[in-house]
Amino acid sequence: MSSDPIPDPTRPAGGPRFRRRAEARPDEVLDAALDLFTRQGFAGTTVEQVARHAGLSKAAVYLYFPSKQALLTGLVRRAIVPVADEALTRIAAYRGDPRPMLRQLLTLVAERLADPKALAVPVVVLREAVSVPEIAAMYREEVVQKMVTAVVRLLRQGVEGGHIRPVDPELAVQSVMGPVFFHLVLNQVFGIGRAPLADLLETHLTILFAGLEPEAGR
Amino acid sequence: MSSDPIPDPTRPAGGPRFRRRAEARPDEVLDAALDLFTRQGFAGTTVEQVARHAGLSKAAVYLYFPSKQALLTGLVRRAIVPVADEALTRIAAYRGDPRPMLRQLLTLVAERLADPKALAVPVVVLREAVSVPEIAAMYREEVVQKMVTAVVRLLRQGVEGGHIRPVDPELAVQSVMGPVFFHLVLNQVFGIGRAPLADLLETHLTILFAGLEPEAGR
Amino acid sequence: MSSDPIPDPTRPAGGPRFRRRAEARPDEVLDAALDLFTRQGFAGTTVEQVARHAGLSKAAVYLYFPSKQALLTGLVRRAIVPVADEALTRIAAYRGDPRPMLRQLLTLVAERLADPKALAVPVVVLREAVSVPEIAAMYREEVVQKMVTAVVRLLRQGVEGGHIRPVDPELAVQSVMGPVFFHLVLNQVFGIGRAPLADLLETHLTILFAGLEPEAGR
Amino acid sequence: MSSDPIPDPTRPAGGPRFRRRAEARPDEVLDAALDLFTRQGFAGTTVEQVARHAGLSKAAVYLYFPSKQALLTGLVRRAIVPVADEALTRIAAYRGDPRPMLRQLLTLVAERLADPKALAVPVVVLREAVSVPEIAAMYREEVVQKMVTAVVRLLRQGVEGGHIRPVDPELAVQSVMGPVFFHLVLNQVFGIGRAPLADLLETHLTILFAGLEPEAGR
DNA sequence: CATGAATGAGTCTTCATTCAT
DNA sequence: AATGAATGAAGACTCATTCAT
Repeated sequence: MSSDPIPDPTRPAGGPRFRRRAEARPDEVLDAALDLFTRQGFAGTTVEQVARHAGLSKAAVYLYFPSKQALLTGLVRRAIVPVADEALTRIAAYRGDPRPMLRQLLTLVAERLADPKALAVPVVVLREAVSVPEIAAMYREEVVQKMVTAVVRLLRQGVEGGHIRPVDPELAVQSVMGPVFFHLVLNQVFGIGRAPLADLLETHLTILFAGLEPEAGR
Repeated sequence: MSSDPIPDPTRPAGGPRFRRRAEARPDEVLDAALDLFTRQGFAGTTVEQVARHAGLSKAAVYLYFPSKQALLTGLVRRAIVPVADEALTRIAAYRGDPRPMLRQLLTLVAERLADPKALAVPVVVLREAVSVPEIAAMYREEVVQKMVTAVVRLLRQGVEGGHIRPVDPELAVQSVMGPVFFHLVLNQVFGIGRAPLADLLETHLTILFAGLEPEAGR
Repeated sequence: MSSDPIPDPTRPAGGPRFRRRAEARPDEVLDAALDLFTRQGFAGTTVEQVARHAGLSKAAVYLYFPSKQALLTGLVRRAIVPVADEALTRIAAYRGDPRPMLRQLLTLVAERLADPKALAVPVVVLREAVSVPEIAAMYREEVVQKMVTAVVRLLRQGVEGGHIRPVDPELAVQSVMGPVFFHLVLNQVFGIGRAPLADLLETHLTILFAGLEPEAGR
Repeated sequence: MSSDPIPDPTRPAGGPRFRRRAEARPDEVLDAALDLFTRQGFAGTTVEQVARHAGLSKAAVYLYFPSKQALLTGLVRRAIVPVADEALTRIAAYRGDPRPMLRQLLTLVAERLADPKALAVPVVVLREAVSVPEIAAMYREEVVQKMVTAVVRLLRQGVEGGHIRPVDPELAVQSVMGPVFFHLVLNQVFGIGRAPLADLLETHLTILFAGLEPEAGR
C-alpha cells in the first residue's frame, strides 16, 4: 500500500516549524496499534481504540491503512527489514570457531529485545499467527528462516572446521536460540523470571559453549 | 446439513431434533472447542461452530458451560491436573547426578507433547493469555511454576552434590527447557523443522550434558 | 384449557395420607407464578424460575399449562370469579341512601386488598395489560366493568331517591373508587404512604360523604 | 423495506445508506421509543423496532444511548424536569382557601395529560417500575413526591387557616388526586369511560369541594 | 486532511417449548 | 406423572468499514 512515506526523522530543521501531523502519521498509528495489540490482543482491540491512542479519528486510520489487518501486517513489515539482514551479513562471512560469533549474535539479540517495543512485534506475531497466517508466513520467511539459516551455517562451518563438537547443525540451532526464547516467553507471558537478560545469557553461554567443546579424547 | 432428518416445517417451533445421552457431553464439547481454538484462535471461533463440531446445538453448549470463556478455562483446567504433579513427585525425591533424571523428564515431556492433542492446550494458552489473564495465571501456577520449581530443585541438588557445573539453577532452567520449547514453537507456529522430536532431544541432551559436566581442573 | 381440576381443599381427611403432589399442583404453580410476576414482572420471569419456585421441573409446568401466557391468564381467571360477584349481588338489591352501602363496599375492598396476595393479581394485570390484551379484556369485563356498573347503579338510585347530590353517576364513580386505588398504587409502586388503609378510608369517606350530601338550600 | 434506494449488492459490506444531520437525533429516538413502549411494553419492543421507527439503523441508536434501558431512563428524565417544578412554585407561596388553587392545579394536570404523548411516560413508568426500579425511584423523587408534598402543604395550610374541614393532609391527598388518576388508568388500560376529562374534573371538584367545606355547626 | 455520522453483518446469550425415557 | 436433555428463534450489543462534508 506504499503506506510508508519515508519518515526520515533525520531531516535537518529548515522546513516549516509547525508542519504538525501528516508525514509521520502512519508510524504513529502503528505505534498505537502495537501498544494495544500487545496488551489486549488483536481481536481485543478496536480500530477506534487505535485511532484514539494515536490521536486521530477512526476514519483517519483508514486513510493510511485499508483495513484492520493491514495494521498487523504493516506492523510486522516495519519491524522486519532491519533485524534479520544485519545478523545475516555479519554471520555470512564469518569463518572459524563459531562461539565468539554466537556470543556477539545472542548479545545483539538480547540487547534488541530488552526494549519492550522491539519485543512486542514477535510476541504479537506469535499470538496472531494462527488467525492471520499471512503474517506468520511473512515473519517466518523474513526473520525466523533467515536467522535459523544463518546460525545453521555458522554451526556447520564450525563443525567442519573442527572448532566444535560434531552435531547436526539443523538440530543444534534449538540449543543456541531456545534458552533465550524460552526466557522471553516465561517473562512476557507468565511473568516468571525477573533476572536480567544479561545474566541469563551468561549462564546460557557458559553451558552452551562447554557443551559444544569438541570431545577431548577424539 | 445432511443431519436433519425430516425437517417437517409444519411442526411448531422448538423441540429437539436429536437425542443422545449426556454424561460425556462436556468432554465432547471441550474436545470440539480445543480443536477449533487451536486452528482458528479463540476470538476466531464462534460458539455455534463449537456446537456443530460437537454435534450439538448452540444452546446445548450453554447447558454445560456458562459462557464462551468458560470453554477456555474448562479446557485448561482439564489439561492441568495430571501433567505437573507427575513430574513433580518423580523429581522431588531424587538425589544424585541430575542428568539421568533430566533425560527421563524431557523424554516424558517430549512424548507427551508429540500428541498434537496434548500440545494444543499450551499453545492455546500461550496465545490467549493476554486476553484472558485468568488462564495465564492458572497455567502459570499449576503447570509452569511447578515444572520450573522441580527442575530448579533438581539442578540445585546436583550443584550442591558436585555432580554438575556450579551454575545458578534459577538461570539454568532455561538451558534445560528452552530448546525443547523452542522447537515446538518453530514447529507449531511457523511450520519449521520437520526433524523428529526424539532426534532433537538427543542433540539437545548431548550438548546440555556436556555443558553441565563439572570442569575437570576444578 | 380445563387446567383447573377442582382443587377442593375442603375434602374431608380420608384419602391416602401421603398422596403428595398432583391434585393441587396447578394452584401451587399459579402461586409461584404470581409471586414471581409480582416481583419481577412477566417478561422478567422465566418458566424455569416458576417451576423451581413451585418445586417442579420446567417440563412439569407445561403439563398443567400449555404456555407461559397461560400462567398469566390462569392467574387472572382464578382471581376473578369470587371478587366481583360478591359485590354485585350485595349491591344490586340495595335501595336507599347509598352511603352506608358504599362504606361497606369500600371496607370490603380495602380488607381484601390489604392482603398482598390479593393485591398482586390486579397489579400484575395493570402492568401486563398492554402486552397481553387478552387479560386486560378479561379483567375489564369480569371485574372492573361489574364493579363500576354496580357503583354506578348504586349512585343513580341514590340520586333518583334524593339521598345524594345530583351528580352524573358515570362520572362520580371515580370519586368513590379513585382515592383507594390511588393509595394502593402509591404504596405498591412507589412505596409512598405508610398510613394504614383503614385510616385512609376513613378520611376518604368523610370527605366523600360530605361531598355527596344534597345541598341544603335546594 | 421501501426505504432502500439502490441496494447495489456489489458494494462491499458496511457503509451508510442514509445521511442526516444529527442534533435532534436523540430526541427523535426517544419519541420512537416512547411510542413503541407505550403500545407494546418495554420488553415487547426490540431496539431494532425503535431504530426503524426513528428512521435509523439499530447501531445508530447505540450511538446515542448506551443500552436499551438507557432509552427508558432517558425517556423519564426528559419528561421529568418541567412537570413538577411548575406545580411546586405555583403552590408554595399560596395562602388562603386551597380550593381555587386545587382547581387550577388539577386543571393544569388534566390539560397536560390530555396529550397522549404526555400521558405515555407515566403509564410506561407505572408498568416498568418493577423491572427497572431505577426509574421508579427517579419518578418518585422527581415527580410524585414533589406533587404530593405540594398538595399536602396546600391542604395543611388550608386546614390551619380554617378554610377547609380539619382533615389529615397526608391522608386527604388521595381524595384530591385519586379520582383523576383513577380515570386515567381506566381509560388508558381498560378503555373504559369515554367522557371528556373536563367533565370528569368538574364532577370531581364539585364533590371534593363540598366535601372539604368546613362543618357549618362548628 | 480529517471526521462525525451511519450501518450491515455478525456474536454471544437467553428462553419458551418439546420429547424420549 | 415427571424430568433431563435438547433446540429454534430471537434479541441486545459490537465493530469494521464507509461517505458526505
